[in-house]
Amino acid sequence: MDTLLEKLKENNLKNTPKRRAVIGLFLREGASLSPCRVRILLKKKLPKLGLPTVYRILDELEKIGVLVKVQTDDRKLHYSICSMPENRHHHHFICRKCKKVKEVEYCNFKDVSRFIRDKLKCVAESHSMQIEGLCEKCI
Amino acid sequence: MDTLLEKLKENNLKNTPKRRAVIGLFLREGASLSPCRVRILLKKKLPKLGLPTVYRILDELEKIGVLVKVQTDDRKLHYSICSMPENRHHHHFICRKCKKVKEVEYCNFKDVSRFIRDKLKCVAESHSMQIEGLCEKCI
DNA sequence: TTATAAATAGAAATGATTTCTATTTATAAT
DNA sequence: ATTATAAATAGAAATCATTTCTATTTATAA
Repeated sequence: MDTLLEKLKENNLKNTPKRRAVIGLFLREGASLSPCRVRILLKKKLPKLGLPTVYRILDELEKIGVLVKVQTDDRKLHYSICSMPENRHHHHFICRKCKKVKEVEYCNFKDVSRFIRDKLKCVAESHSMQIEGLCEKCI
Repeated sequence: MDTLLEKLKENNLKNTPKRRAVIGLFLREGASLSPCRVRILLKKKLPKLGLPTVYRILDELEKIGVLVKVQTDDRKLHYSICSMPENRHHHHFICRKCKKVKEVEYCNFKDVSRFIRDKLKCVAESHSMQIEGLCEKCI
Protein backbone atom coordinates (compact mmCIF):
# COMPACT_ATOMS: atom_id res chain seq x y z
CA MET A 1 0.00 0.00 0.00
CA ASP A 2 2.67 2.49 1.04
CA THR A 3 4.62 1.77 -2.12
CA LEU A 4 1.53 2.56 -4.13
CA LEU A 5 0.90 5.79 -2.23
CA GLU A 6 4.46 6.85 -2.95
CA LYS A 7 3.70 6.36 -6.60
CA LEU A 8 1.07 9.03 -6.29
CA LYS A 9 3.61 11.52 -5.00
CA GLU A 10 6.17 10.53 -7.62
CA ASN A 11 3.58 11.39 -10.22
CA ASN A 12 2.41 14.62 -8.63
CA LEU A 13 -0.97 13.24 -7.69
CA LYS A 14 -2.26 14.29 -4.32
CA ASN A 15 -2.80 11.72 -1.63
CA THR A 16 -6.55 12.07 -1.19
CA PRO A 17 -8.97 9.94 0.83
CA LYS A 18 -10.76 8.83 -2.34
CA ARG A 19 -7.63 7.73 -4.10
CA ARG A 20 -6.53 5.85 -1.00
CA ALA A 21 -9.92 4.20 -0.76
CA VAL A 22 -9.83 3.09 -4.38
CA ILE A 23 -6.35 1.64 -4.08
CA GLY A 24 -7.28 -0.07 -0.82
CA LEU A 25 -10.35 -1.58 -2.42
CA PHE A 26 -8.41 -3.08 -5.30
CA LEU A 27 -5.81 -4.45 -2.90
CA ARG A 28 -8.50 -6.08 -0.76
CA GLU A 29 -10.51 -7.46 -3.65
CA GLY A 30 -7.69 -8.60 -5.90
CA ALA A 31 -10.31 -8.91 -8.59
CA SER A 32 -11.18 -6.95 -11.67
CA LEU A 33 -13.74 -4.24 -11.01
CA SER A 34 -15.78 -1.91 -13.17
CA PRO A 35 -16.04 1.81 -12.28
CA CYS A 36 -19.66 1.27 -11.34
CA ARG A 37 -18.75 -1.62 -9.05
CA VAL A 38 -16.02 0.44 -7.43
CA ARG A 39 -18.55 3.08 -6.59
CA ILE A 40 -21.00 0.58 -5.15
CA LEU A 41 -18.34 -1.04 -2.99
CA LEU A 42 -17.18 2.32 -1.63
CA LYS A 43 -20.71 3.70 -1.20
CA LYS A 44 -20.88 3.04 2.51
CA LYS A 45 -17.55 4.61 3.35
CA LEU A 46 -17.80 7.45 0.82
CA PRO A 47 -21.47 8.17 0.10
CA LYS A 48 -20.68 11.28 -1.94
CA LEU A 49 -18.20 9.65 -4.28
CA GLY A 50 -19.38 10.46 -7.79
CA LEU A 51 -19.07 8.22 -10.80
CA PRO A 52 -17.10 10.78 -12.84
CA THR A 53 -14.61 10.95 -10.00
CA VAL A 54 -14.28 7.18 -10.00
CA TYR A 55 -13.65 7.18 -13.73
CA ARG A 56 -11.00 9.86 -13.38
CA ILE A 57 -9.24 8.19 -10.49
CA LEU A 58 -9.15 4.83 -12.26
CA ASP A 59 -7.79 6.48 -15.36
CA GLU A 60 -5.06 8.27 -13.40
CA LEU A 61 -4.10 5.17 -11.47
CA GLU A 62 -3.81 3.24 -14.70
CA LYS A 63 -1.59 5.89 -16.25
CA ILE A 64 0.89 5.68 -13.37
CA GLY A 65 0.89 1.89 -13.43
CA VAL A 66 -1.00 1.14 -10.23
CA LEU A 67 -3.91 -0.41 -12.13
CA VAL A 68 -4.19 -2.15 -15.47
CA LYS A 69 -7.12 -2.34 -17.82
CA VAL A 70 -8.46 -5.83 -18.23
CA GLN A 71 -10.22 -6.85 -21.43
CA THR A 72 -13.61 -8.44 -21.00
CA ASP A 73 -16.22 -9.83 -23.33
CA ASP A 74 -18.77 -7.20 -22.36
CA ARG A 75 -16.52 -4.47 -23.75
CA LYS A 76 -16.87 -2.42 -20.60
CA LEU A 77 -14.09 -0.86 -18.56
CA HIS A 78 -12.54 -3.15 -15.98
CA TYR A 79 -9.42 -2.62 -13.97
CA SER A 80 -7.32 -4.64 -11.60
CA ILE A 81 -4.35 -3.89 -9.39
CA CYS A 82 -0.98 -4.42 -11.04
CA SER A 83 1.87 -5.54 -8.87
CA MET A 84 4.23 -6.25 -11.73
CA PRO A 85 7.25 -3.95 -11.78
CA GLU A 86 6.95 -1.37 -14.56
CA ASN A 87 7.41 -2.41 -18.11
CA ARG A 88 7.74 -6.07 -17.21
CA HIS A 89 5.71 -7.71 -19.93
CA HIS A 90 2.97 -10.05 -18.75
CA HIS A 91 -0.59 -11.20 -19.27
CA HIS A 92 -3.62 -11.76 -17.08
CA PHE A 93 -5.58 -14.73 -15.90
CA ILE A 94 -9.13 -14.02 -14.71
CA CYS A 95 -11.21 -16.44 -12.72
CA ARG A 96 -14.61 -16.61 -14.36
CA LYS A 97 -16.32 -17.19 -11.05
CA CYS A 98 -14.78 -14.77 -8.55
CA LYS A 99 -13.11 -12.44 -11.09
CA LYS A 100 -9.80 -12.58 -9.24
CA VAL A 101 -6.96 -11.53 -11.48
CA LYS A 102 -3.54 -13.17 -11.46
CA GLU A 103 -0.53 -12.00 -13.32
CA VAL A 104 0.94 -14.45 -15.80
CA GLU A 105 4.63 -14.08 -16.43
CA TYR A 106 4.62 -16.27 -19.44
CA CYS A 107 4.82 -15.14 -22.99
CA ASN A 108 5.53 -16.60 -26.32
CA PHE A 109 5.72 -13.44 -28.35
CA LYS A 110 8.88 -14.62 -30.07
CA ASP A 111 7.18 -17.68 -31.49
CA VAL A 112 4.08 -15.74 -32.43
CA SER A 113 5.98 -13.02 -34.20
CA ARG A 114 8.11 -15.55 -36.04
CA PHE A 115 4.92 -17.20 -37.26
CA ILE A 116 3.49 -13.84 -38.32
CA ARG A 117 6.65 -12.98 -40.20
CA ASP A 118 7.16 -16.32 -41.95
CA LYS A 119 3.58 -17.27 -42.75
CA LEU A 120 1.84 -13.92 -43.17
CA LYS A 121 4.78 -11.70 -44.17
CA CYS A 122 3.64 -9.19 -41.59
CA VAL A 123 5.40 -7.58 -38.65
CA ALA A 124 3.96 -8.18 -35.20
CA GLU A 125 4.52 -5.20 -32.94
CA SER A 126 2.43 -5.93 -29.91
CA HIS A 127 -0.02 -8.42 -28.59
CA SER A 128 -2.29 -8.99 -25.67
CA MET A 129 -3.70 -12.15 -24.25
CA GLN A 130 -6.40 -12.88 -21.71
CA ILE A 131 -6.76 -16.26 -20.10
CA GLU A 132 -9.95 -17.28 -18.39
CA GLY A 133 -10.61 -20.21 -16.13
CA LEU A 134 -11.03 -21.15 -12.50
CA CYS A 135 -8.70 -20.12 -9.73
CA GLU A 136 -7.45 -22.34 -6.95
CA LYS A 137 -10.35 -21.47 -4.67
CA CYS A 138 -13.09 -21.76 -7.23
CA ILE A 139 -12.09 -25.05 -8.82
CA MET B 1 -19.49 -15.57 -51.43
CA ASP B 2 -21.85 -18.36 -52.51
CA THR B 3 -20.62 -20.53 -49.67
CA LEU B 4 -21.45 -17.76 -47.25
CA LEU B 5 -24.92 -17.24 -48.74
CA GLU B 6 -25.59 -20.94 -48.33
CA LYS B 7 -24.78 -20.53 -44.68
CA LEU B 8 -27.68 -18.13 -44.41
CA LYS B 9 -30.06 -20.74 -45.75
CA GLU B 10 -28.59 -23.46 -43.54
CA ASN B 11 -29.37 -21.25 -40.58
CA ASN B 12 -32.85 -20.23 -41.71
CA LEU B 13 -31.85 -16.66 -42.38
CA LYS B 14 -33.38 -15.13 -45.47
CA ASN B 15 -31.16 -14.08 -48.33
CA THR B 16 -31.89 -10.36 -48.31
CA PRO B 17 -30.19 -7.54 -50.24
CA LYS B 18 -28.89 -5.99 -47.03
CA ARG B 19 -27.35 -9.18 -45.75
CA ARG B 20 -25.74 -9.78 -49.12
CA ALA B 21 -24.41 -6.23 -49.15
CA VAL B 22 -22.90 -6.59 -45.67
CA ILE B 23 -21.22 -9.88 -46.52
CA GLY B 24 -19.96 -8.44 -49.80
CA LEU B 25 -18.54 -5.43 -48.01
CA PHE B 26 -16.58 -7.49 -45.53
CA LEU B 27 -15.25 -9.69 -48.34
CA ARG B 28 -14.10 -6.66 -50.32
CA GLU B 29 -12.57 -4.82 -47.37
CA GLY B 30 -10.95 -7.73 -45.57
CA ALA B 31 -10.59 -5.38 -42.64
CA SER B 32 -12.27 -5.05 -39.30
CA LEU B 33 -15.27 -2.70 -39.41
CA SER B 34 -17.51 -1.13 -36.80
CA PRO B 35 -21.31 -1.13 -37.28
CA CYS B 36 -21.18 2.60 -37.87
CA ARG B 37 -18.50 2.21 -40.52
CA VAL B 38 -20.48 -0.52 -42.22
CA ARG B 39 -23.39 1.82 -42.52
CA ILE B 40 -21.28 4.62 -43.91
CA LEU B 41 -19.68 2.38 -46.49
CA LEU B 42 -23.06 1.05 -47.64
CA LYS B 43 -24.78 4.45 -47.55
CA LYS B 44 -24.53 5.06 -51.26
CA LYS B 45 -25.90 1.70 -52.30
CA LEU B 46 -28.46 1.42 -49.49
CA PRO B 47 -29.42 4.89 -48.28
CA LYS B 48 -32.21 3.62 -46.08
CA LEU B 49 -30.13 1.08 -44.18
CA GLY B 50 -30.65 1.81 -40.50
CA LEU B 51 -28.07 1.40 -37.76
CA PRO B 52 -30.22 -1.00 -35.73
CA THR B 53 -30.49 -3.19 -38.80
CA VAL B 54 -26.73 -3.16 -39.21
CA TYR B 55 -26.27 -4.17 -35.59
CA ARG B 56 -28.75 -7.02 -35.96
CA ILE B 57 -27.25 -8.29 -39.20
CA LEU B 58 -23.73 -8.25 -37.79
CA ASP B 59 -24.90 -10.09 -34.71
CA GLU B 60 -26.65 -12.74 -36.77
CA LEU B 61 -23.70 -13.19 -39.10
CA GLU B 62 -21.42 -13.63 -36.13
CA LYS B 63 -23.70 -16.23 -34.58
CA ILE B 64 -23.59 -18.37 -37.73
CA GLY B 65 -19.83 -18.03 -38.04
CA VAL B 66 -19.59 -15.74 -41.07
CA LEU B 67 -18.10 -12.92 -39.03
CA VAL B 68 -16.03 -12.82 -35.86
CA LYS B 69 -15.83 -10.14 -33.23
CA VAL B 70 -12.44 -8.52 -33.02
CA GLN B 71 -11.23 -7.01 -29.76
CA THR B 72 -9.99 -3.45 -29.97
CA ASP B 73 -8.59 -0.97 -27.51
CA ASP B 74 -11.53 1.39 -27.90
CA ARG B 75 -13.87 -1.27 -26.52
CA LYS B 76 -16.28 -0.78 -29.39
CA LEU B 77 -17.82 -3.47 -31.57
CA HIS B 78 -15.68 -4.51 -34.52
CA TYR B 79 -16.17 -7.44 -36.82
CA SER B 80 -14.24 -9.08 -39.58
CA ILE B 81 -14.98 -11.86 -42.02
CA CYS B 82 -13.98 -15.31 -40.82
CA SER B 83 -12.83 -17.79 -43.38
CA MET B 84 -11.61 -20.34 -40.89
CA PRO B 85 -13.62 -23.58 -40.94
CA GLU B 86 -15.90 -23.83 -37.91
CA ASN B 87 -14.44 -24.50 -34.53
CA ARG B 88 -10.88 -24.40 -35.81
CA HIS B 89 -9.13 -22.48 -33.08
CA HIS B 90 -7.18 -19.45 -34.19
CA HIS B 91 -6.29 -15.86 -33.38
CA HIS B 92 -6.25 -12.59 -35.28
CA PHE B 93 -3.61 -10.23 -36.51
CA ILE B 94 -4.76 -6.67 -37.21
CA CYS B 95 -2.75 -4.16 -39.18
CA ARG B 96 -2.71 -0.95 -37.17
CA LYS B 97 -2.64 1.14 -40.33
CA CYS B 98 -5.19 -0.36 -42.73
CA LYS B 99 -7.07 -2.51 -40.19
CA LYS B 100 -6.83 -5.57 -42.41
CA VAL B 101 -7.38 -8.73 -40.40
CA LYS B 102 -5.45 -11.95 -40.96
CA GLU B 103 -6.15 -15.23 -39.33
CA VAL B 104 -3.32 -16.71 -37.30
CA GLU B 105 -3.30 -20.45 -37.05
CA TYR B 106 -0.79 -20.54 -34.29
CA CYS B 107 -1.50 -21.22 -30.69
CA ASN B 108 0.39 -22.11 -27.61
CA PHE B 109 -2.50 -22.82 -25.33
CA LYS B 110 -0.87 -26.02 -24.07
CA ASP B 111 2.17 -24.16 -22.80
CA VAL B 112 0.09 -21.39 -21.33
CA SER B 113 -2.25 -23.71 -19.51
CA ARG B 114 0.65 -25.77 -18.18
CA PHE B 115 2.15 -22.57 -16.80
CA ILE B 116 -1.18 -21.59 -15.25
CA ARG B 117 -1.56 -25.00 -13.67
CA ASP B 118 1.99 -25.35 -12.33
CA LYS B 119 2.70 -21.79 -11.23
CA LEU B 120 -0.71 -20.44 -10.27
CA LYS B 121 -2.53 -23.67 -9.38
CA CYS B 122 -5.41 -22.52 -11.56
CA VAL B 123 -7.17 -24.13 -14.47
CA ALA B 124 -7.09 -22.31 -17.79
CA GLU B 125 -10.24 -22.92 -19.79
CA SER B 126 -10.03 -20.47 -22.63
CA HIS B 127 -7.95 -17.66 -23.91
CA SER B 128 -7.91 -15.05 -26.58
CA MET B 129 -5.06 -13.19 -28.16
CA GLN B 130 -4.88 -10.20 -30.43
CA ILE B 131 -1.75 -9.34 -32.35
CA GLU B 132 -1.20 -5.92 -33.80
CA GLY B 133 1.39 -4.73 -36.23
CA LEU B 134 1.89 -3.84 -39.87
CA CYS B 135 0.77 -5.97 -42.77
CA GLU B 136 2.80 -6.70 -45.88
CA LYS B 137 1.42 -3.68 -47.73
CA CYS B 138 1.75 -1.19 -44.90
CA ILE B 139 5.26 -2.03 -43.75
C1' DT C 1 -50.26 -15.60 -56.57
C1' DT C 2 -50.81 -15.53 -51.91
C1' DA C 3 -50.20 -16.31 -46.96
C1' DT C 4 -46.81 -16.24 -43.55
C1' DA C 5 -43.17 -15.46 -40.72
C1' DA C 6 -39.06 -12.99 -40.95
C1' DA C 7 -36.75 -8.67 -41.86
C1' DT C 8 -36.52 -3.78 -41.78
C1' DA C 9 -37.03 1.46 -40.82
C1' DG C 10 -37.28 4.85 -37.76
C1' DA C 11 -38.18 6.63 -33.40
C1' DA C 12 -37.09 6.20 -28.86
C1' DA C 13 -34.85 4.24 -24.76
C1' DT C 14 -30.83 2.71 -22.34
C1' DG C 15 -26.65 2.92 -20.15
C1' DA C 16 -21.66 3.55 -20.04
C1' DT C 17 -18.56 7.15 -20.34
C1' DT C 18 -17.16 12.05 -20.75
C1' DT C 19 -17.46 16.99 -20.24
C1' DC C 20 -18.32 21.11 -17.75
C1' DT C 21 -18.47 24.39 -13.89
C1' DA C 22 -18.63 25.76 -9.32
C1' DT C 23 -16.89 24.35 -4.96
C1' DT C 24 -13.74 22.02 -1.87
C1' DT C 25 -9.28 20.25 -0.39
C1' DA C 26 -4.24 18.83 -0.13
C1' DT C 27 0.00 20.75 0.20
C1' DA C 28 3.90 23.84 -0.12
C1' DA C 29 5.51 28.18 1.52
C1' DT C 30 5.20 31.26 4.95
C1' DA D 1 -0.34 26.87 12.50
C1' DT D 2 -2.02 29.90 8.44
C1' DT D 3 -2.57 30.94 3.99
C1' DA D 4 -2.31 30.90 -1.06
C1' DT D 5 -2.45 27.90 -4.81
C1' DA D 6 -3.26 24.53 -7.96
C1' DA D 7 -5.34 20.19 -7.98
C1' DA D 8 -9.33 17.38 -6.89
C1' DT D 9 -14.18 16.68 -6.49
C1' DA D 10 -19.52 16.78 -6.83
C1' DG D 11 -23.26 17.01 -9.45
C1' DA D 12 -25.61 18.16 -13.49
C1' DA D 13 -25.66 17.54 -18.13
C1' DA D 14 -23.96 15.96 -22.64
C1' DT D 15 -22.38 12.39 -25.65
C1' DC D 16 -22.47 8.39 -28.07
C1' DA D 17 -22.61 3.37 -28.85
C1' DT D 18 -25.91 0.02 -28.50
C1' DT D 19 -30.59 -1.92 -27.80
C1' DT D 20 -35.58 -2.03 -27.76
C1' DC D 21 -40.02 -1.29 -29.71
C1' DT D 22 -43.66 -1.02 -33.18
C1' DA D 23 -45.54 -0.51 -37.54
C1' DT D 24 -44.49 -1.65 -42.19
C1' DT D 25 -42.28 -4.23 -45.86
C1' DT D 26 -40.33 -8.34 -48.01
C1' DA D 27 -38.55 -13.16 -48.99
C1' DT D 28 -40.09 -17.52 -49.60
C1' DA D 29 -42.78 -21.71 -49.43
C1' DA D 30 -47.14 -23.55 -50.75
